[in-house]
Amino acid sequence: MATDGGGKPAILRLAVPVPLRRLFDYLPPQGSDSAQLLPGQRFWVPFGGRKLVAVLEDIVSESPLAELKPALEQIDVTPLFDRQSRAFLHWAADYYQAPVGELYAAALPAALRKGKLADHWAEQWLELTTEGKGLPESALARAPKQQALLQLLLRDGRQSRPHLKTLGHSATAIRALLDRSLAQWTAGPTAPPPLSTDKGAAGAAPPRLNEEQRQVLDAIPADRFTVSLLEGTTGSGKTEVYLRLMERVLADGRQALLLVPEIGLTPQTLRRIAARFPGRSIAALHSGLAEGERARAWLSAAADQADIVIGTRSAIFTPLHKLGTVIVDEEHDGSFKQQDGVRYSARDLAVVLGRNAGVPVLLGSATPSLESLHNALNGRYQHLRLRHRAGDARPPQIHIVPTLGQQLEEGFAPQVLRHVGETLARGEQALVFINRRGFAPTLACDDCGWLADCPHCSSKLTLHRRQRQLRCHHCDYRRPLVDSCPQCHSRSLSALGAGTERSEALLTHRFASYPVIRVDRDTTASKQALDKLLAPARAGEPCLLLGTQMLAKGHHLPRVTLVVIQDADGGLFSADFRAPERTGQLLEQVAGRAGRGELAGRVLVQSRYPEHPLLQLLLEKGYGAFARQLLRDRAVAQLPPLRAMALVRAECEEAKWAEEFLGEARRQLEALAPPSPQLQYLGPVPALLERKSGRFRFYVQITAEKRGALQALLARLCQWAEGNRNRRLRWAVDMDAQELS
DNA sequence: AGCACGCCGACT
DNA sequence: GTCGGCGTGCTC
Repeated sequence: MATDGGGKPAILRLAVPVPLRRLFDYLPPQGSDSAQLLPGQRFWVPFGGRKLVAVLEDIVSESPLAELKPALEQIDVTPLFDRQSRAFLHWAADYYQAPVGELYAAALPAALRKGKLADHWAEQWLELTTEGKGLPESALARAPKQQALLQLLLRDGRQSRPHLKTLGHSATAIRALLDRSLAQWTAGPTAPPPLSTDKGAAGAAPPRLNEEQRQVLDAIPADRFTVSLLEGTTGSGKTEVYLRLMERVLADGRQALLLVPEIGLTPQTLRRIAARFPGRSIAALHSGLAEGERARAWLSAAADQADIVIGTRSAIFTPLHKLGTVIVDEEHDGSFKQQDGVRYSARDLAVVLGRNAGVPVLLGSATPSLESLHNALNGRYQHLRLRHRAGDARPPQIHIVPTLGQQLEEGFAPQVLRHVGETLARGEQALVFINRRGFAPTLACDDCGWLADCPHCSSKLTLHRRQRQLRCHHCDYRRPLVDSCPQCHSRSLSALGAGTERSEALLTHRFASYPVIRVDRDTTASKQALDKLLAPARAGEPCLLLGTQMLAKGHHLPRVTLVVIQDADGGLFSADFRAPERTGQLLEQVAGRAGRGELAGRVLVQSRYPEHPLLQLLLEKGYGAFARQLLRDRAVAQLPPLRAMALVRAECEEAKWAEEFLGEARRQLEALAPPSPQLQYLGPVPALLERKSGRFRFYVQITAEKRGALQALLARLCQWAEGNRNRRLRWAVDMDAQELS
């Protein structure tokens, strides 16, 4: 029997992935050795009739419970989480009012969450055998994939499996070298391989820094916690700053963590970064990886085998023992906030992680979030700026095209189409941005006024003409396209509004001699697909790019000289107070696609309200002035980031129950902390999308002057709500909510 | 959350 | 007579 050394049996205190805000005590598994029990290891435990993977939090000598079950099995020998990362997860659990068990679940890649891959995976490095080392770089010429792999191993030495994956080497190529006995897996030490600086391993020559970039880098301390907001216009060289900071951290023997938005992690980006750090191991963590690969990448990072970890939101939880910096690219991007389960913000947690580790945090964006901008303006963050576009690129000229009262062709003003034609005729590229996929936002009957509503959501069905379907973009509902009105059987149905598919139809017809490339979720299932789709555009031939916000981010397309924003008005009149901020960011990001090379760029913005003050401000004075105005508006309205905000959300098939629950929640809140100038309540009010997938959604909004007071209040509310007895009702606390939808 | 246990309607 | 609906109780 395992003991704590003093004769009493050791008791395991485990975090179980259930929505219960407490830990659970177990006896050690039968026949386990107490000296081998370490916090951070995973265990299989019996839990109310099922079997779950739990993480060991603590080993104690007493439990308040008389009868304990033994854990079923110890999964790991080496703990997956060290003390620091456990403390970090606990902090996040407290802050977001979530059970620790759910944070461990959020932190672990799916395979590890399901109890797979114990730490007995011996093969950690791929290295050449003596036979392989004897080959010249020109060997294997008839098998280019194998040759590329051989050359890498000859030049840079042994490689970790995740790094090979990062570079795009296939399992087939690896297998081929193994089969020819040219390479082998070895279980070498976990430290990074020695750098072979002598054999042409020097990376791509780094571009020279300009004065601004140098100043920015000098302002970031090497080894001390600071948060810097890097506000750099599109094309001003933010990425180069990231790379230099990473270089510095690596030279110091530490690891760099780079967080990117969900759609920002393309194979192209990875290869570019890898090319700058030859011999270094880079682990990429993103949804495109197979489960096993993702788990391996995570484990390699946790085992100090990765020098650089690049990943989306959840990569913030990768336990790194030698963290040297955290960089968040496009920090304003909404995908850093988890929208279900544990509703954490990876960007905000990056700051906490940096503080815990005592290392610099760099938040970069051309269009900073109001949260970060506020912190920069009030001095909590260091405000760094890159104002100049690299090279000769000049900022684009922006023009508003009023559309009210104009004769539009499928949503485009005649002069806009003329400009597109002229651009193509000059041999340049044009980009048309439409923030709606599908053919048209909905279908209507001309005779009786019927609209294609989603039966499960308070929204309209989008018309997808090619698939001959009506689809809801909020739930999975799809139905075949009808040719007559289901209500009055009239055959006169109209597609209302503009979508990418519809514009594609017009533009391919109108500019038939040029390729029209449509980029949206319907045409672009994978990152590879996007890369492939954009290949002709990169090659520089005249073409028309058309798409949703997938096109707005990150792609370097130097031959795009005209950007058309089909409708700028969407976010200006929304009930969501963050909508103008998001619209401004999107417009600025899209506009930034124009004129990134030596060619001058032009942006045409269609709007029905050309005199709208926010639009005017954005287009005339730029995002900086626009954002500062929004901050003043938020101050007046007592909204974030000038106040802390949380939502208590509830959803239920019966609207009444959700509303009642929240009414009761509000009474509880007011009893705990009466409303005051420091603490205000709103609601229950219906969410912007009131009904989704058959459930009615409401929330109570709490705004507070002091974050701490809000925290304490929410903790007590959760205690109350956990005793909630209505099974069909789902509730959640959304700290720092980003969406009112 | 999910799985057991428990009490009331249409089936072999 | 049972199979199975989902209400509620509990999970170390």
